[in-house]
Amino acid sequence: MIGVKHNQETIVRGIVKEIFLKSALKVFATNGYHGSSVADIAKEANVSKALFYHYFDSKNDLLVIFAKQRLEEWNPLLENLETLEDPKARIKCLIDFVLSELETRADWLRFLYMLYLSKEGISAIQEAMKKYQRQFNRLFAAERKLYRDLGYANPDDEATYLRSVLQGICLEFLLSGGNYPLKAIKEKIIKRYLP
Amino acid sequence: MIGVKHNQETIVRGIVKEIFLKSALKVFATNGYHGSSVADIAKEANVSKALFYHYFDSKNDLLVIFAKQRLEEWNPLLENLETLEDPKARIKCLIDFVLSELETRADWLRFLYMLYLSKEGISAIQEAMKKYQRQFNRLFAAERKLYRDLGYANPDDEATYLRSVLQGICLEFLLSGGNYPLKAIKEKIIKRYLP
Amino acid sequence: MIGVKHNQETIVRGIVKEIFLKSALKVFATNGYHGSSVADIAKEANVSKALFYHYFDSKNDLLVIFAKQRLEEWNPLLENLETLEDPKARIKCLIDFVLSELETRADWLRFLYMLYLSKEGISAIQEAMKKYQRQFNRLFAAERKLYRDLGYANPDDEATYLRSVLQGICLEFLLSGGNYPLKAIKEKIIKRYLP
Amino acid sequence: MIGVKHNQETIVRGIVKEIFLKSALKVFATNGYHGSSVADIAKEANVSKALFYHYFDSKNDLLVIFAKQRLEEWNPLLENLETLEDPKARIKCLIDFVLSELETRADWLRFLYMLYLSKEGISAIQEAMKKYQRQFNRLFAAERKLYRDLGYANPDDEATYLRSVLQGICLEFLLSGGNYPLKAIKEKIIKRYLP
DNA sequence: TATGAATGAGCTTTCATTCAT
DNA sequence: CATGAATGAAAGCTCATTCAT
Repeated sequence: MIGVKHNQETIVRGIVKEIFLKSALKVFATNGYHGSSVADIAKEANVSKALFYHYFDSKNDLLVIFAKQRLEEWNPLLENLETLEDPKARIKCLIDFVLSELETRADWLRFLYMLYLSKEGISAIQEAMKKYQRQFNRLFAAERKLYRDLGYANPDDEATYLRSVLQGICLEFLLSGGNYPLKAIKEKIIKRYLP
Repeated sequence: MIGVKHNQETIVRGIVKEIFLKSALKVFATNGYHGSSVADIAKEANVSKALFYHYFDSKNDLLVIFAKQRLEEWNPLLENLETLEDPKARIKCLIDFVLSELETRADWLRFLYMLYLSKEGISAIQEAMKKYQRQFNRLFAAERKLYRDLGYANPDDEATYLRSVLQGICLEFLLSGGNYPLKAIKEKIIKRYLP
Repeated sequence: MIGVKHNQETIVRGIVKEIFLKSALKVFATNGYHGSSVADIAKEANVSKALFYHYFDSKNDLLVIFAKQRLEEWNPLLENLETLEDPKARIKCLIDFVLSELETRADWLRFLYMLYLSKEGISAIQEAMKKYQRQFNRLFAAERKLYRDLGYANPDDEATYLRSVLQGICLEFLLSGGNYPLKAIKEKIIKRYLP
Repeated sequence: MIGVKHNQETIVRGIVKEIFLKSALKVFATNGYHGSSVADIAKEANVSKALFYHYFDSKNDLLVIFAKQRLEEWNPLLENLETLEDPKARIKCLIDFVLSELETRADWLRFLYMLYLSKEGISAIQEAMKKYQRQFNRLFAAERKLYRDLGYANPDDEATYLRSVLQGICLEFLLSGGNYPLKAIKEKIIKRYLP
C-alpha cells in the first residue's frame, strides 16, 4: 500500500548512525573538524559518501549531535553532586568522573578540546549549547556548594583551580602519547583533597 | 654598498614576513589550520593572496616556522633552570615563565594546543621537532633535577604533575573567555610550591 | 478470473501512474524539468522515491509520456476541423479549443513551453514526435484549408499569424499571474475573425 | 609596494566577464538554468571552472545580472514612447523594437521565456526586479497613453492584446526553427495598426 | 507493491598554488 | 615587489537509479 512505513527500520538507522558517529569522531580527533572531509568519514565507515547524507543533514549536523551527547554525559555526575551528603564523597566522585576511562574517551576528548579551542567551533555549536545553559549553571552551583561544604575560603577560585588541574591532566594525558603516569597522578591529587 | 641595499631588503622582508605570521596566527586561532585559507591570511594582512608565496613556500611552511619559534622561545627558561643555584628560584622562574603574558600569547597558545592535539598536525611538524629533541631532553633533565633538589620523592611524577597543572591553567584561561582569575590561581600555586 | 485480477491491477496501476504524472507536472511547472528531482515528485505524491521506478523507466520517460498525451489531446480538434462544413464554425472551434480551460491547463502549458523552448528538451522527445508527424501534417493541412475557405489571400501566413496570436495569449496568460483579461481578449479576437 | 592596485586591469575583467555572460546565455538557452552547469559555461568559454568564481559570486549571480541588463535594454523604447508626439510613430516604434533583431536576440529571448515561465525562476530574480518596478510602471503608463491617443475605447485591454500578439510572434519565431515568415507577419501587423 | 538502504556520477563552490605583468 | 588571472584538485552536497526486503 502507498504510504506504509516500517517501524523496525529505525533500528538499522540507529545502528548505522552510530557507526557514522564513531567514524566521524575518529577522523575528527585525528585531523580536526575542518581537516576531516565527509569522504574521510565515509571511508572510515566503509560506505559511500552519499550515504552519509541519508543519515545526517550536513557535516555540521555532527557537531550539534556531539555537543548534545557530551552535555548529556554529565548528567550522572550532576545527579551525584546534588544528592550525595558527604562532601568528600562528592569530590571523590568528581575526580573519578573526569579522570576515569580516559583511554576509551581519548578520541572524544581530543575532538572536544579542538572544538572548544577554535573560536569558530564554539559559535557553531552555541545554539545547541543554549538549551543546556541551565544544566551548566546547576553544575557550577553544585561545584561551589561542594567547596563551601569542604570549608574552603574562596569556593569560586577553588572550583576554578580543581577544574584547571583536572583539565590539565586530561590534556597532558592526550599529548603524552600513551606513557602518562595517570595512576600516580590521580593518587596524588586524591591524597591532596581527601587527606 | 650593495651589501647595505641587500641588508635593507632583508629587513623589509623580515617585517613583511612578521606581518604574515601574525595574521596567520590570528586566523589559525580562530578557525584552526585547516579551517583557514591562504586567502583569509592575506585578507587579514591586507595584501594579495599571491604575495604570500613570495615569502613562504607553502601554507604548511607556517607550521614549521611556528614550531621552531615556539621551541626557541623556551631557551631563556632552559638557561635559567640550568644556571640558577636556588631550586626555589628555579621553580618560581618556571611558573612565572609559563603563566606570564597569557593575554598576549593567547592566539599563539590556542593554535599550538590545536596543533598538538591533532595527531596529523604533529606529524606535519615532526621533522622540525626532531632537530630540537636534544633541547627537549635538556629541559626534562633540568626539571627532574629541580624536583630532586627540592627533595621530592618522585621527581618524574612531580614534573609531570606540575606540567599538567600549568597546562590546565593555560587551557582553562583560553576557554574561559576572559574572566579567568589568573592572579588568584597563580598565587595559590606559588604558595603551594614556595611556602 | 485470473484475467479479472489482472485487470484490476492494471486499473490501480493506471491510477497510481496518473498521480505520479500529475505530481510531476506540478513540480516541473514550478522548477522546470532539470530543476525538479524524482525525490521532489515522489514527495509531492506522498510516496517513496523508489516507487517511481515501479511505474516509469526513468525520469526522462515522463517527457515522452507528456509529449504523447499532448499530441493526442489535439485529436478532437483535428476531427472537428476535418468534418465541419462551415469554416466559421471551424475557426470558432479552433479558437475555443486553444483558449479554453487555460486555468486548469496552466501547469501543463507552462511545462510544455519550457520544454519546447529548450533546444535539448526537444531532442529528448523528438523520437516520440516523429510517430505523430503525420498527425501534425493533417492539422496544418486542415488549417490551410480553413483559411482558404475563409477566402484569405495567403493561407500559410494567415495560419502562422493566428497561431502566433493564440500562443501569445496563452503565454501572457501564464506570465500575468492571474489577472489576465482573458474574456475580453477572446471576444476581441472572435469578433475579428467572425464579424 | 603593498596595497598598490592597477586600474587598467578592470578592463580585462570587464572583457572576460562579458565572455562568461555570453557563454552562459548560450548554454542557458539550450538547457535552461537548472540544466546548465558552471562547468558547461566554463567549457563554452574555454576556461577553467574555477575561473568563473573569480568573476562571479555564484551561478545565481548570473540571473540577477541578466535581469538587470534586460530591464535596462528597454530604456531607449521607454524614452521614445514618452517623448514622441505622434501616436502612430510611437506604436511603430514599439512594434519595431520588439520584433527587431530577433535572430541575434534569440538566445536571450529563449532564456528569458524559460526563466519567466518557471515560477522558481521568477522568485529568484524578484529582488532585482523590485528596483525596476518604477520603470515598469512608466512603461505600462506610456502604453496606456498610447492607446488612448490612438482613440481606442479600452486602452488597457488593447495594451494587453498587442503585448500578447508580439510575444506570440516572438515565441513562435523561436519555436519555428528558422522558417518563420517574420517579414510577412510584421507587415501584416503594422498594416493593421497603421492603416 | 512499496520502502529504506545504498551508490556513482555530477553539481556548486573553495582552495593551494602558479604565472604573466 | 606586488597583483590579478588562472587552474587542478578536492570539498560539501544532490541526484537518478538500483537493490534487498
